[in-house]
Amino acid sequence: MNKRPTIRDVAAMAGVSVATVSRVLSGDYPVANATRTKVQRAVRELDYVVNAHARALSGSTSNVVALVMYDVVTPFFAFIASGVEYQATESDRLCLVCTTHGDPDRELEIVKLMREQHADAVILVGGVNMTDDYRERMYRYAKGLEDAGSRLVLCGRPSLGPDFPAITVEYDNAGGAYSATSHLLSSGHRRIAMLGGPIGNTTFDARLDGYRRALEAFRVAVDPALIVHGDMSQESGFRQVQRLLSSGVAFTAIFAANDFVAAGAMRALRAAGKSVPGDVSVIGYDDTPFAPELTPALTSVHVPHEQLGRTAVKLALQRGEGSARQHVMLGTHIAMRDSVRPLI
Amino acid sequence: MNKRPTIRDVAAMAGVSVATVSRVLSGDYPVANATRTKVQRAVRELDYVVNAHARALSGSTSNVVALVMYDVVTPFFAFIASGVEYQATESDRLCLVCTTHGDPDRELEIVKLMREQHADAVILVGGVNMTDDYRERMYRYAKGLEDAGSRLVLCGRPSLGPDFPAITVEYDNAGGAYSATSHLLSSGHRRIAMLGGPIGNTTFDARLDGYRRALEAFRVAVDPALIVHGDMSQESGFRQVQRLLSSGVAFTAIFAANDFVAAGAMRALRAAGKSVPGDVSVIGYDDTPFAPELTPALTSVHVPHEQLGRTAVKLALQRGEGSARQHVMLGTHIAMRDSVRPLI
DNA sequence: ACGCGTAGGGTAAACGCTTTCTAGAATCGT
DNA sequence: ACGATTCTAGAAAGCGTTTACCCTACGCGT
Repeated sequence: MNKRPTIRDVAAMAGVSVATVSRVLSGDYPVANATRTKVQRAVRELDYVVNAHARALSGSTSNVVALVMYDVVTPFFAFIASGVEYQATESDRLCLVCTTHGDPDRELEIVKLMREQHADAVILVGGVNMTDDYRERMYRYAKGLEDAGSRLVLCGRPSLGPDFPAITVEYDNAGGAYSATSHLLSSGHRRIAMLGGPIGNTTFDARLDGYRRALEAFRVAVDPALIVHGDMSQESGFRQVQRLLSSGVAFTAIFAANDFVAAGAMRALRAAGKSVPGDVSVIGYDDTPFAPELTPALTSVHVPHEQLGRTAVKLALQRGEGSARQHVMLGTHIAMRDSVRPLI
Repeated sequence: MNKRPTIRDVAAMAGVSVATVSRVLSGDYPVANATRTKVQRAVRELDYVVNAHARALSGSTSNVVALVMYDVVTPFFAFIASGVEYQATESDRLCLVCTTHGDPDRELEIVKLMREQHADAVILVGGVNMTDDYRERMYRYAKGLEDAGSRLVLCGRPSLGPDFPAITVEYDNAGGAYSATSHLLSSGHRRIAMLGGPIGNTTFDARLDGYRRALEAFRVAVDPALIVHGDMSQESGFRQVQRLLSSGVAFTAIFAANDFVAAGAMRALRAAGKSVPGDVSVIGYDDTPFAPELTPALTSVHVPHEQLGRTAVKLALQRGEGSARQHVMLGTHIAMRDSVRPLI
């Protein structure tokens, strides 16, 4: 196992100074052709690669963007990660991925690690519990990261105000829920159950809010008995529908917090002998890849996950006046499939 | 925006030398309690965090593991990534994620970047086309990474031999296919269609191989008309089954290259008026989270994805004699659900 | 012929940390 | 009470780059 060659070795072999090697490598300084060739030959000969840490130490940019999310396997996050990774690569950046599994302490630790790493951008993804504690924490993050020269990006969660030193990239979460509910309403449904997510989470609160607003727009009373809460799993959807069914509340449609919950709900309906969409229409959220494979194919609200990720990186990397606190909102739309049927 | 403080600032504020600050921070050297307290106060006061690049440059370990895979959203990869991330965190490492989308040039570039980064481990995930070119490339990777002090890990792909300087973490791919096919055979099926993946890919070749071996073990002739190839998408499964159906070959069961293909296959069967498992039994591979949500719930071969990822990191990080070229093989098993029915 | 702008390239000072070497102070054994 | 240890902490030498600064040589206008 040879020791890895340094720039001095290259310089020695090429018979030039280290400065010249550095200049050939970065290509931003005039170098005679003959010299360039000699250096390049030496680089190839020694199989030399620069030491990224030395470069970062000297140059002060690390070419790394960090992605901080709940987990890595939920399609919602995976697709945002995909967009981030894509754009990062396009911008010649490496992509650090960290997961919190909802633990604020872990998040704090990660942000600290990212300050240590001099990450160009730190992208925090997904809904949160919008408490005072959260705001404070974010403020500390923003300050710490700003001093480290990093950009803080809030992705798929609400902005903290135009003065807050962070970029926000949202999608029209409530709007999507509004459309979904409206779709059911204009199909004649009036008794629409809402299978909500955890209470307090900005993502699911917004979806619930869109649901409410749509009902109000159609002058349909919001029946609290039709609104239930759980987590975001299939199991939760399954159990929520079971409970709904056994409680005896009447409903002809379901709006689920996401596609997993919707899948569980459809399973519960099937188990109870109800047909979808014959007896009950179902609509999900996130337009997960498996939505078209369910039976019936699930109508769902499409979220531009990848574009969220790409936009986050793009905005974070563009320097210039005011670029540190922008706010963009991407649109959502319904992917119509077979799980909704007009009522008569 | 304050400039970020350095260790000298901390030392100055605490009235000690930088060496002392460094020692307090790493905690591996005796420091008087009073001194430690002073330093810690200064650290908190200044909100100081170390510069990871300076540390890596000096200490020569970067605390980063790199994950190189086809993409980030396919459940197969996402779950392996999850395992890697989990174990990396547990081992106090950061996790760099890169995708190749099958482009060898990109892969080469990534490996170079990882050499630059001094990554502790570089984990290459997923099946490949086992050509001479591939072997050569891997050999170059291994050498370059070894010189950089990195470990090369092949995860979910075959070993390159006991002398090859890389760690291999596989799962029993052919074995899983063997079990799946045997399961169908012992349920009485004899005409079993194989919906294969791309030809030449180690992952799908192995699954095909397991299929063949099981048939042979049951003394059932392998009918080439029953073996078709496509990519790994739902669409591919859909089209392959359509073609099979219109070609008129008889079959009572399908073994699909993975769950996506299986889902597409079931959709095609349904579209053709065939019932699953009434007319045709179907079995998938990978035991994706949506498998239980399909109708009928899909029987599938379970792969310990997360454990693959965790093991990869664990082995790569353990130092010591011979630790650079180990080979482990994890088991697979069938997750039985409702898409297989005994043939009378 | 002379001063000057510029291409080409070398020297050395950062960048922020870890770690070896060294040395004074405190403690201990006898 | 005195040399021998043991603590504790500072000085300084790297780690591998980039880059500011400096110098030489050459072409050119006048």
